[in-house]
Order: sequence, then structure tokens, then C-alpha cells
Amino acid sequence: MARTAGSHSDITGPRIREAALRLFAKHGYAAVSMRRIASEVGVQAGALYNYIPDKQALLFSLLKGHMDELLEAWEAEPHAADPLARLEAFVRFHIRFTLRRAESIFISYMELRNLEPENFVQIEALRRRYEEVLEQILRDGQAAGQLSVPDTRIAAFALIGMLTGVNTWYREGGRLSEQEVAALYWDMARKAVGAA
Amino acid sequence: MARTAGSHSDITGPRIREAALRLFAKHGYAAVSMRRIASEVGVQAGALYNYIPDKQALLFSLLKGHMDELLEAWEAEPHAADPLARLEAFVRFHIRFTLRRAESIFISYMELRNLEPENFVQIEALRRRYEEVLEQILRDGQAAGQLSVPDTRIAAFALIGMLTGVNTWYREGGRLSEQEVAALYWDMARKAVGAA
DNA sequence: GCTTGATCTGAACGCACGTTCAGATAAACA
DNA sequence: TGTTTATCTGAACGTGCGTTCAGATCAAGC
Repeated sequence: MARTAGSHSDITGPRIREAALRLFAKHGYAAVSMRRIASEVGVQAGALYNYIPDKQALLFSLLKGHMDELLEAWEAEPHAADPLARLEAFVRFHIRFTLRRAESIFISYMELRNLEPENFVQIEALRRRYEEVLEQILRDGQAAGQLSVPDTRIAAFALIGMLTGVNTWYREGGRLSEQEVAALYWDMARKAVGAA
Repeated sequence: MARTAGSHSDITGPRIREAALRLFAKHGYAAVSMRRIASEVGVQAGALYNYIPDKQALLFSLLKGHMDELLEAWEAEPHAADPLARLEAFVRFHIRFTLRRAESIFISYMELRNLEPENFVQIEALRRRYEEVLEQILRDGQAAGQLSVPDTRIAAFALIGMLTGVNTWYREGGRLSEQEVAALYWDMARKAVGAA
């Protein structure tokens, strides 16, 4: 669907990001050409440069946008005072986010290595902040005697790895609903950290 | 280190695979050129084609080799009859393998999407066979009343995700040894599946 | 209805890609 | 020592890459 010249700024901008996200997730950053993204949007490659300085900035913007959205969405979540309740909220939140933003989650793990150093450190810092959220919950729960893990830092990594793994097998319309998956993972996560 | 003409077949072959493995793991398949691999080996790009038909076959060969080694290494492991003991052996085996073959593990998750369809299905089948090993252990353990998971298939995915995640943070010479890491993960894995 | 300015086209830039192959080289064997 | 042959070089092939830019196009504001 070729686009004629004129003003489509409000449409084209978001569509570039959507197409890039989808294609990067499917084929990888390095394997996707600007021409391919442009053709998906229905535009010539040159037109992309009205919206982004270069390909690297496009990748960074996608990852930064994703991490910001992730952290903001967690902040917007109702915060229980009780550590165990907060852990359950975190697990369910993470599963939900992982399933609904599968492509973003995917590329923010896969494409870190394709970020230029100064972009990498920014994304890495945001990721650490998210991991820190979980670790703090575990520390609080441990202090409250509600759970027991050998090492809160490692436990945080282990839980996030376990939860994020859901997008290697989950397919919409499969045998389990999002709620059922969340319940299964919460059951295992709760036990893994030694909570009642 | 430029190589002069003549016979270095026994050296060059393995070195191509080692260089490709390292570079693919670091930068990704699509981002690594044949010239770059060749230069790492100390040879011109054309010389690679004495050893591999093309770039895709090189990737496939690395992934196939890795999966074969993984499955064979598990078979070679002493097999306890007791399901819980076998689960512990599997966890420790998987951690050990993940840490020692970090690059292979990494690309066999990351580069699946860069395999051509007929290559993909082969690797995918091997991966499923490995997952099936774990699921069978969980089923046996469940039948023996030694553990309790809500769904053996999902539990297998969750455990593998949790264990494999170790290579996102583990660095040799860090604060924990391989044995300590394995002990921590086994503690969490055991609890996660509701074993005593 | 005309002008302005944002938006897009289409061609071009230099460069690097995967792959091929004739010819140079040196190790292995007679 | 001379010959053979596996191995590697170096140049070339067509292709596609990210990016630039002059000029065409059209929506919006006067």
C-alpha cells in the first residue's frame, strides 16, 4: 500500500515503531533492513528519516519506551503493604506484561548486544531497577519472616528467569488462559521462595 | 596472523567453529560476516568454504553439535533410580552445562529464528527431547508422591527457564562459585516443585 | 485560490555482504 | 628430489545495505 506524498505524520510515526518492533522481534535487529520496515509501513526507506535519526536510534527508542512503560505500569499497580501480597502482585503483573508485550520483552532481552555502549548502559540501568523492585520485595518478605530464600539477589534473578520463560511456549488460544498460567506460576514461585 | 597456503586442515576446521561460536554469541548471527570469522582464524574468507558449504550450514552445525552434546552428556550422567535424586542430578547438570557452555546455550536460544525452516525443526525436536527428559522426571516424582506440581509440562518449562537464566548474570570469578550457584538453584527448584 | 511547509518519492552514494574460482603455495609422499 | 594434492590467496561477481537529498506532492492556513 504505497503512500502518496503529503502529511501523514501522525499515522506514519507510530506505524514505523510498530513495524520495527514486530520485525525486530521476528528476525532480529541486524537481519531487518530499513527498506523492509519502510515497505511494511507503505513508504520508501528515505521517509523513515523524517522520524528517526538512524536505525540504532530506532532500536534504542523501542527498548527505552518498553522499559519506561514497564516501570511505570508497575508503579501504577496497587501496592499492597504486605510483602507476600506484593510478591504475588509482582508475579501476576510480570506474567501479564510478558504475555501482552511479548515482542517488546523479547527484543529487550535479545537486542541488548546490538545497542551501542552509551545506549546499552541506559537500558541496563532500567533493567536493574526493575530487578531491584523484586529483590526489595524478597528482602522485606524475608525480614517479615514470610519467606526464606538462600540469597535474595539470586532468587530475584531465578524468579524473573522462570516467569519470563513463559513466552517461549505460551501461545494465545492454547490450552491455558492467561489467568491459569499466572496461577500456575504463582504457585511455583511462592513455593520456590519458601512461602506458606 | 595470516596463514600461508598449504595444509592446515586439522587446525583450521575447529578454529572456524570456535570463532563462529564466539562471534555469533557476542554479536549475533546476522551481524557477523564471513570475513570477520575468517580474519579471526587468520585466513581469507574464501578459505572457509573448504570446510562449510555456506554460512547457514555453519550455524546449523553449531546448534546441532551443541544439542547432541547436551543430550549425550545427560545420557552419560549416572542415572539414579529415585526421581528426586534424578531431579537433583538434572538441576546440577543443567547449571553446570549452562555455565560451561555459555556461548552454545546462548546461541541455541537466540539464533533459532535465523535457522532455515528445515534446520529449525531438527533443532526444535532435539530441544523438545531435552525438555521431555525433565518432564518425565517430574511425572515420575509426582507418581511416587515425592513432589507436587500443578502441571508437569509447565513446571518443566518454568524450571528450565529459571536454571538457564543463570547465564544472564553469572560471571566467572564472581562472588559465587559454580557449586554454590548450583546449591542455591537446587534449593529453589526443589521447593518450587513442592519436594521435601 | 494561493502559498507555504511538512511529507514522501526515487535515484544515488559508497560500502560490505556471501559466495566463487583461477592460480599460488607448501606439506606429504614417491 | 620431484610430483601430487590439499589448502589458501586475492580478486571478482551481483546484491543489498544505511543514509542522503533534490524535487514532487498534497494538507493546511491565509
